[in-house]
Amino acid sequence: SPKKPVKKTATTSTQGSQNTAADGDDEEVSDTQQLNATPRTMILKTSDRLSAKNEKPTLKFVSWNVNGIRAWLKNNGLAYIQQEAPDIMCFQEMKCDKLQVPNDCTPPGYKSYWSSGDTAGYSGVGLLTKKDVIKVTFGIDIEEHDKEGRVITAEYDKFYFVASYIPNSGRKLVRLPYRQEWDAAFHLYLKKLDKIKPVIWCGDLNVAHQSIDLCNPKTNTKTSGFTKEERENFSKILNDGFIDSYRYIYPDTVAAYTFWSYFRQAREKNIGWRLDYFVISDRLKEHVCDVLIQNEVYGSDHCPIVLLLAI
Amino acid sequence: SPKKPVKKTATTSTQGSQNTAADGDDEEVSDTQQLNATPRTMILKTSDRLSAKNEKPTLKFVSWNVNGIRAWLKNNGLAYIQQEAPDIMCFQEMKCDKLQVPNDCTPPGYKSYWSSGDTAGYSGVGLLTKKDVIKVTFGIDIEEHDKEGRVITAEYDKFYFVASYIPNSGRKLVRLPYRQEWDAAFHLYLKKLDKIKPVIWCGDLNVAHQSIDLCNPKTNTKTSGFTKEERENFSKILNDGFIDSYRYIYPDTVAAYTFWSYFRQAREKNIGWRLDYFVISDRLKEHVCDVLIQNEVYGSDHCPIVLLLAI
DNA sequence: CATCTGATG
DNA sequence: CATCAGATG
Repeated sequence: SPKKPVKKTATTSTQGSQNTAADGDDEEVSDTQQLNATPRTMILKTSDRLSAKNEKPTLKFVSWNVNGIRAWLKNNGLAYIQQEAPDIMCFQEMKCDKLQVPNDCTPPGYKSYWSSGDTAGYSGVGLLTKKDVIKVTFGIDIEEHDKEGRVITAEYDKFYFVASYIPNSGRKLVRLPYRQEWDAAFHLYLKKLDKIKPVIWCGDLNVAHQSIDLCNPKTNTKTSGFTKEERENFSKILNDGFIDSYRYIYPDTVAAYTFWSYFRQAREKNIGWRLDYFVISDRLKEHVCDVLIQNEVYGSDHCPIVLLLAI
Repeated sequence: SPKKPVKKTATTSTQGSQNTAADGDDEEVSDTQQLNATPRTMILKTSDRLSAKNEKPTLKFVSWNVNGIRAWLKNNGLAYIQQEAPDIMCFQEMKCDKLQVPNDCTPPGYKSYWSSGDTAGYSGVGLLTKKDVIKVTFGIDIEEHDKEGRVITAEYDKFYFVASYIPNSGRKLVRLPYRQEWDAAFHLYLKKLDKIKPVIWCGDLNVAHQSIDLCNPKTNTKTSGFTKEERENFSKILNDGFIDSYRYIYPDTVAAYTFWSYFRQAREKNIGWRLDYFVISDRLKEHVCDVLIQNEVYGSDHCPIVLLLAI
């Protein structure tokens, strides 16, 4: 009988690959692509806030779960980068082998680093950087946790930048046990870095920390992303030398979400979750100017988040 | 590791199912759907030809490989039926379990019969009939050949109508051996029916009979649909009491194709194949008024074909 | 309701 | 270059 399932030939290595910018042609986008897309011209949230020391931002970071970088590209994602021009940007859920990432995903002026795992079309993270980077590493140096293209660490002069896509616990929490192993290992990884230089950890952390961080906390206590276990593991990190920079700036802001299910027009109704974060070492606190949730930006089921730092 | 292939739970039975018309609401179609679609108003090939006995047609038959009946529905396929209003119509490649065929696929005034096989989303044929049918059967009464939803036979007062989707020999001709078994068995099946009543056999026969029946005969002699074996098996039937009704009317018409690959704008360039036929018992010859290839009708990679009969 | 892969045509 | 299924989120 036809249509037999075929196992994918395992291409190991989450070592990642590096590209430099090629060309930056402004491509036309078809009508179909525009439907789910961010328009070419956008009014983006900006900020005049200064740091605790009254300094203006010197570095702009962006983190965005793009839900398939090839789809994101068709959805006019590049226009966002052109307008926002972050110094350092990271992607989660590329859903694309690192060797198949389109060249257009490395705009002029950036260096790019991509990491993907064994399973084609699953997970995958990327990094764009204008700022000179000292060293880029992939994974957290634990083989069992480095098979899915989830972490890129970039060492800069004054900090480590850790871009991550934390494992989803899955439907019926099938992967919650693994997630807990991950959380413990990742916590240690952050601590290790933090001993050397302050850390900026960001990405889709796949956890809404408190009830304020999702629209329906009561009905989601058994849903991946808001279980007691995931929340507590996150709390442990935040009680161990790190802060949730958004809540540091906006401790009481409600309905601030970065993810909305594609189902039932959840985004229009703002039935969402805050799953994307910039978590930073305590000692970077005084450098934070602002953290933005750009929920006006489309092109994925997550929106981009921005960290503005005076450093 | 995630994403393990899962075997489909086998739903046996190609026995088919029967529906009667429900409602016929005229649904709106979105812009996206219109891109590949037939417009709501169409100018269709019509015909004033009379039969050899100078009679006007009394019955209109349509055969159409719809390449997914759910996609075809979105592509505005119903508008075609509303305008053309065939007495008897058949579909090939429904790519849909018979229990999941949308109700809209049975327009008012028609009875419908659907047959699908073990493999979800593969093959599948359907029949719509306004004319009263005596008996409908599924398959060719050979278990090994009746697992893929390929044949519906409808007995009418004066003839058998056999709607079929003949097995594709596949890339690299992997299924040519099976196809040859099929061809032999199917030949016998037609002969058996023909002894009782004249036969109208139609559908996607997955063979271009002669060089005139495809755009590039020279480069396709090893391609499924134009191998020596498939062509000879078809010839055997046509030398055994049946005629290719289109060639009977139009023996020399070139570039008359019913299928075009989606690749490389083949349809715009008319790089096509004639794979869809009305093959009829010799003794129906004098009843044929016309056979139409409606290559102006979109919504699939095949176009519909029409048989007009005075009977 | 999106993305992706992989099978199929 | 389409369809579909099935995995995943």
